[in-house]
Amino acid sequence: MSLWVDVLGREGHRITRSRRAVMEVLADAQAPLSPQMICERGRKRHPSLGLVTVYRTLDLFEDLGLVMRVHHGAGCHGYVLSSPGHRHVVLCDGCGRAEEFVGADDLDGLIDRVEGHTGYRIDGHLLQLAGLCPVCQA
Amino acid sequence: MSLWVDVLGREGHRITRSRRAVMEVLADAQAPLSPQMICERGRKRHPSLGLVTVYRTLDLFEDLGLVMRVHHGAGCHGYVLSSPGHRHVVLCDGCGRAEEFVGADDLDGLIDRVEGHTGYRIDGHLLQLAGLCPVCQA
DNA sequence: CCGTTTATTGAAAGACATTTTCACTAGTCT
DNA sequence: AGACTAGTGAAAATGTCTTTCAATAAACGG
Ligand SMILES: [Mn+2]
Ligand SMILES: [Mn+2]
Ligand SMILES: [Zn+2]
Ligand SMILES: [Zn+2]
Repeated sequence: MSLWVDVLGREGHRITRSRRAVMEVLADAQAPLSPQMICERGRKRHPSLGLVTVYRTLDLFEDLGLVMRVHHGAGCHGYVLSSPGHRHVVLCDGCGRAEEFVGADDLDGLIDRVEGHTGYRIDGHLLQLAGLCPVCQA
Repeated sequence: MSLWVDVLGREGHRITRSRRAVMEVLADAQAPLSPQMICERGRKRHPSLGLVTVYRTLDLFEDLGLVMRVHHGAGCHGYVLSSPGHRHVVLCDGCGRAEEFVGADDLDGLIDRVEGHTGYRIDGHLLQLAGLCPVCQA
């Protein structure tokens, strides 16, 4: 079974057609999708899927760390699938593709410095990279 | 004269009461403000200020690098003043205060690594830190 | 399997947020 | 001061997200 099924089960949430549709749409997508777009695509799999349910599902999945919100220069967030835990994403300026990157986020040096300068105690961050994917560089 | 007046002049934009009001509101604020909030506060200085104009002004100022959009976990962006050029912000989880931090953003190591792993050519990033400001730590 | 229980769903309406239009206003430059 | 035009703001249109509530369908025990 896929991971999200386990996670939902473990937390006492039901595995429904709607949730499955949303998950499958996100799994097939390479770029961040708006709730609207997720709903449209999801209806190909589960025609009665409602936009309200998409919003609720995304909220739940975000809480469970199954999905992450991606911020865009202008109109703001779409959603991409994310492995649970703390991840970051690179976005392609050309085609919109989104890709997770693992690897240490070695922000520790920077964070220490900012704590020193500002007196803040830093406990979280939002980091996204942007550029051109290998395909769009050609 | 303040910096923004020069920047607008240089680009052939007019210095208007509305723009002045928006700028002064942002200069007085310590936390990111929504367009709504900017409009309300701006009307104390220029009573006929319209919300539409606040939106237009923020778009223009953002293009000119005079203002930056701040992303928030949930409901998304407010605006803060920014010195022109590339800056970053720390947000206080307690009181909402926003503070720019200068100092090298030493993401170069991280960026090199991600370019190696993914094949992307990285040319931009979105980085915001969050935590508790000195006041809210007490 | 077949009911029972209850989390989940989706349509409709409501609340907000943002954009478009267009006649009017007020900066800027003679 | 007057002309020119970028900029403004009210109203309406459009979008986005939330709330409500009766109906549905997962999950579970018999
Ligand atoms: Mn990180
Ligand atoms: Mn930077
Ligand atoms: Zn690309
Ligand atoms: Zn604080």
